[in-house]
Amino acid sequence: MSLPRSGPVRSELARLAILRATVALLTERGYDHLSIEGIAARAGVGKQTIYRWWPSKGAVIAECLLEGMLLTERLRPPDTGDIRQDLTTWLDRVFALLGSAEGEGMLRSLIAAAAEHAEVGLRLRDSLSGSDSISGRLKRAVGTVPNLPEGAPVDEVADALIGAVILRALSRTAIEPGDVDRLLEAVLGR
Amino acid sequence: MSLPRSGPVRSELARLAILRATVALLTERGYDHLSIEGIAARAGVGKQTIYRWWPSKGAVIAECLLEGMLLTERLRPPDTGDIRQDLTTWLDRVFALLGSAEGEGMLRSLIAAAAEHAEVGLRLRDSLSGSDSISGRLKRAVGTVPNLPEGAPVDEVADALIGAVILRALSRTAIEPGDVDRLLEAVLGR
Amino acid sequence: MSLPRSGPVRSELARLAILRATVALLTERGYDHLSIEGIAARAGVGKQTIYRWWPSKGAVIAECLLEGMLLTERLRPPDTGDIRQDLTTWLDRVFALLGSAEGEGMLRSLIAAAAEHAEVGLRLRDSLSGSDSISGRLKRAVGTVPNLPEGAPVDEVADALIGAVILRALSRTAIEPGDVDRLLEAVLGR
Amino acid sequence: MSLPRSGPVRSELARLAILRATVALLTERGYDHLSIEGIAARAGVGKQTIYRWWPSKGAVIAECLLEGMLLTERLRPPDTGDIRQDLTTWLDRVFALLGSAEGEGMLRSLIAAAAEHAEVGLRLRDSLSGSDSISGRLKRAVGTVPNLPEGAPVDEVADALIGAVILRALSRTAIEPGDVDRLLEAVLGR
DNA sequence: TATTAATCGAGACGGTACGTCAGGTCTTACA
DNA sequence: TGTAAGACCTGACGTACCGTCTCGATTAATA
Repeated sequence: MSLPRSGPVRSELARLAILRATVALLTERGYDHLSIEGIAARAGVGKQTIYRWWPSKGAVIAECLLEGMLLTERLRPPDTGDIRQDLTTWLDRVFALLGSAEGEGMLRSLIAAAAEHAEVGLRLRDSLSGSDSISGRLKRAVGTVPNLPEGAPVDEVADALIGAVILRALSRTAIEPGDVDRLLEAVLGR
Repeated sequence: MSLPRSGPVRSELARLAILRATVALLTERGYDHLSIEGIAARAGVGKQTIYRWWPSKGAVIAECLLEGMLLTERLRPPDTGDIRQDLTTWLDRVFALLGSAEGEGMLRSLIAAAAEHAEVGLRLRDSLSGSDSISGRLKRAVGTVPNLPEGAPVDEVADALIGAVILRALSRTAIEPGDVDRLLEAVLGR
Repeated sequence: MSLPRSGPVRSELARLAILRATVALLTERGYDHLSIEGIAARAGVGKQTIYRWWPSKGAVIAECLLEGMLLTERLRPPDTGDIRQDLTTWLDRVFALLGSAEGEGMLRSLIAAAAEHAEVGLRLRDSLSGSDSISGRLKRAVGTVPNLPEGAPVDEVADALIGAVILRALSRTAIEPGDVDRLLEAVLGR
Repeated sequence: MSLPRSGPVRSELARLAILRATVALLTERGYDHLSIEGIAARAGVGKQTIYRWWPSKGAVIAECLLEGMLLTERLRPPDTGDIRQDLTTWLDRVFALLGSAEGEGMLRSLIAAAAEHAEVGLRLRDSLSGSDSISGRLKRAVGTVPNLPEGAPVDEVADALIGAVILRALSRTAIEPGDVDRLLEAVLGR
């Protein structure tokens, strides 16, 4: 019972070119300088090809996020069994990223995009705090640290950790030695 | 022994009109529909009068924040002595605000503004998590809940709490009964 | 073997609307009150559509001139065979035009435009003094009046006549009876 | 012997500074880039001091003209007794001026100013064609050339000559050898 | 195999807003 | 009171993008 269709089919090349151009421009110039026209030009694509498939630039970014083109594999926490050690490693990586010009811009761009487009917000939280990432890691650590006793609200703890990082990014406060430890102490207990 | 002042002087009327128009438009239409031109028109002011004193619309918002025109007194947590009760009250209020159309828009607008303008980020964190607000309240509660023993990193706990709320706002997840309790459990312990 | 043409095409409607709006505004308000923004608004057109095709408002005016929308057919001198009679008729018409509010404004507007934009200057001289107009008429009169003997520099005589009219327009001197006769005597001889 | 420095009397220093600044800017940047603000800044004067004494920038220019600060002595025709020779010399000088970047700009600036401000128009015609200049010179040549018989309308002949030069300036046509001769032939006869 | 219809690159269109320049008015502090 | 300075509202500048709408060419399924 499908409608009769003819004609060519969505071009995967165009789709990828668009996503890649979006990532590149987001990295280079930030969310507020990101324009559909810019993406189209960089991707060598007509504007209509973007508007045909995405309702807004937020949706394009959300798809980049979904394809893992924005937050890389590196942002998944390791799992050595020692949660404090793992999160230390992970936070060091995250803060190092935030310390770099492009990483900082990228995260803030994503936050700006999330503030404007519901879908980006959802995906962003999923990518960072969701069960594939911090939340999942914390779940496996239940019972090994004071603040994660049996039955602890793991998702909320994950949100709190990620949220603290985001707040930090928004306030542009320089990261100093001991910050990671204190943050982990706040979240996991001593 | 007075400072030598010469030439005409900045118009306080214009300044206030601009800040008020900014607050009004931010509330009504959100950050991404906020335009300098719109502020000027609403305030009955020339655009140049805005550009003369503020470098960007972010700076205008930061000044609104600084003047307490955006986050009201109501967002300061009560202090009855019982931290869990107080934060429950406060979170209920915050989530109620987030549940309303204008409150949600306002917070997300502020986040968007913070993502684009360093100063807004700083002020926002100060207003929400700073020692006048959550952080200060937590400080007085040290020793009364499991996760706030003597010497606990209070500022980081405050960041975690506020951060969780922000993450929640970004993801537009509906607030459900029990969420407040679980979040407090995550932050303060059982 | 045809030229490959692709993409959308210039809108003739928009072009005409712009030229007509320009003529109307130039007539109503004069050159110095003529603005691109005003033309766009009156024509119901985006500003960019003007800037896309013309480099300056002078160029728009030049195109109006070229299309004969500013200096009408009426400004071509008649040809009855009697040059003095024909130019008298023509100068009467021109001075009558200059005497009217809108005619005077129009010519001075054109002069102002010519002073600022080379192309308008060229077209203006062509329209008034060129071989389709005064110069052509004079050419046919060679040998019939004292100052136009065989081999006389007809183009220069035309320039002198038109130039005198322009100087007159610039100085806003009221036209008085006998002025036309004296001017023709100066140019054609007694 | 003391200069009036300030107080309730018009400052001649300020007046001159304004006129000089006007001449300088008109020469450097042309009429359409001439601004009251620019004049005030260059003259080291408050804007109000200009507005207090002149109704428009045209009036300032007219006063410059009146003071002989714009059209120099050099533009008065010589008088050797031979009108054709004298006007050849004079036209050579004028066309040389028009050939130079600044001279051409200056004349066109004056024309633009004349088109917008009646007073400039009057003064301009006076300066160029008036009895102190071309018209006077022609008057003394009556009877020495074919087109200037006894009783010839000298003022109109002067207007025609000056007008031809102005038309030439407006059309930006390059001056070529023989042009001067042809123009003089047109005006004075062979 | 020819027809048909959706896709593509391109880019013109009516708009909104940008950040800047200047206009002309008004106010302040000084001489 | 005249002046230098400069803030104020207004309005126009020329530019960047928005999202919509053709255009002509290309391409795959349908007839």
